[in-house]
Amino acid sequence: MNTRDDTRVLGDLAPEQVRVRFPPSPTGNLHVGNVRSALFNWVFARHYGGTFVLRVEDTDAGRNLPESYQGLYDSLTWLGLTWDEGPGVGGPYAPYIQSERGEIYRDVVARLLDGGHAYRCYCTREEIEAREAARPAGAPSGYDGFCRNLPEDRVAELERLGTPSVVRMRVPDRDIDFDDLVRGPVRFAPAHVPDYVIVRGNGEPLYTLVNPVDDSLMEITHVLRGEDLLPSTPRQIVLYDALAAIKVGSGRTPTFGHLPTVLGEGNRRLSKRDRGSGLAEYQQQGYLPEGLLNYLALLGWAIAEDRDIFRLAEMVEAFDILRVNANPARFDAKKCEAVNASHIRLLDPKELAEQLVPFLVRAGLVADPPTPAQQERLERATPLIQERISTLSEAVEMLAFLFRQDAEILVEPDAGLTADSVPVLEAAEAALRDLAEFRHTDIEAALRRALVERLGLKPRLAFAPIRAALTGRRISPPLFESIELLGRESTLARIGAARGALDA
RNA sequence: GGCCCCGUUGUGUAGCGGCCUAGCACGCUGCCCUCUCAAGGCAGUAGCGCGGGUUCGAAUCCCGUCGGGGCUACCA
Repeated sequence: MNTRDDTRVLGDLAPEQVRVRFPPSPTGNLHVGNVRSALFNWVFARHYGGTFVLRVEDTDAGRNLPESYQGLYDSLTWLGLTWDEGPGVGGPYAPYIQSERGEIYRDVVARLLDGGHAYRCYCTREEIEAREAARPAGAPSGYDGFCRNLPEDRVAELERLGTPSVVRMRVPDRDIDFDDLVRGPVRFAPAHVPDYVIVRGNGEPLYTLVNPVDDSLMEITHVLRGEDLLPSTPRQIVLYDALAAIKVGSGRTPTFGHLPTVLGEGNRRLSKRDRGSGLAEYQQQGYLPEGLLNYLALLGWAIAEDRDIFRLAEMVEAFDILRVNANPARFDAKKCEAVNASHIRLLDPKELAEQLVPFLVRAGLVADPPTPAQQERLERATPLIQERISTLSEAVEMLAFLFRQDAEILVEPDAGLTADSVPVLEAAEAALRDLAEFRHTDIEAALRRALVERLGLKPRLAFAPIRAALTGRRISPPLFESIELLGRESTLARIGAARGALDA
């Protein structure tokens, strides 16, 4: 049973016929704005049980970075946004890398030219600019259609002279409108849709051609992409129509949905130069894929009015493209971090411990792989820091004291160790030396007795010096549990060392 | 300049004509808890850009205006 909304989104398609794609260019580190697009497409496909296609758009050879192809695949894999068709997995419409599809494009262009849907343009940039400058102020901008109806003998002559040319689409003189899934009805007047270039002077196809051609050939049903592509939609619709006329591809125009722009701090579009714009940074800082994705989903979509932490599976279940907001959203690093922190707390401690290993290895704190002793200590320590970190990398300095040699503990100057601490450390040493059971409950009881009751110290003053001696820092995981984990030998050694340093 | 999109607290959103003395989250402030830091609990802060309509009634519909953003490549 289709509701009206289903019909608006799916038309006459069965849900499982939904096919969407994510078409990145291999020009470097994936941008969080792109990740958001990938996420919405992936979730959309999964929600309907459709197909998510990965297609690499690398027709501008000059901008491609060879190493970023693999980076793209690795990033998406890390995020868990797996693709059903595309590089590595193949599929019925292979190849999925545009630089390998040149033959296909050449054929389509020839047929477009034959059918009169496109034409060769011999204007130089200078000529186009000069004519544009000569137009009255307020007139529509863009190519003026100069070569649109060149007489045949003129074309023949230009060709004989070897005049360089590009290929342009012949944009028909009619309004172009469509129903945008995010924005509703959108209309463009033809005067503002110029005849645009689809093949470069050197014969290489452009994005303007290959993107719609491949969407048609690959039977893409829905195009969900950034709002910045909204103005190019009418020209693409023209191309879809032409493709249908020359019987190339699916013959249908996809349904569009233009997602709001992700802005950086202030009001600027988040650009590659902005800090916090690249996916790699989030990986390095120890964001969880689900945490990052959850935050990105919040930029334009809400799962419920009183909840904003959810798992990917819940998003898949609840996602509705019609409920995506059209307004541009600012990327808020603090909120992103807070959402990630919530996801860290959602993790099973054992799983968290596992995720921490690479960070500890990189910091040189544990062996790769960790020794059984290190592994055990890590697993016991993880619950102590789980609600104290927002990103995985923060665990490194919190846990460092557990993996360093006693002699390596350097007490930070502001950790709170002063000459007054000596009696406190002595009393602590005495209390712990002969403790029968070295467990945190007993440790706490013994220390409270020795320091709070006998020395009459306020708890916070009593324990600060011990914390400093053991961890070197003013801030640490809970003290008594930490002491238990450290063990009696290390604890006494570190307290002794701190006392010695103060005496000296 | 032209075209297009957008406009609810600092930020992201809920709200689709009466349930709104505008809800939630992040942030910020204070308090409680407390061995530090967190987490948690409680309280506070701050918003419908503006002006006209339509209506018994508008954050919600319409128009205008102002503001922001995007596009305007032989980049994608």
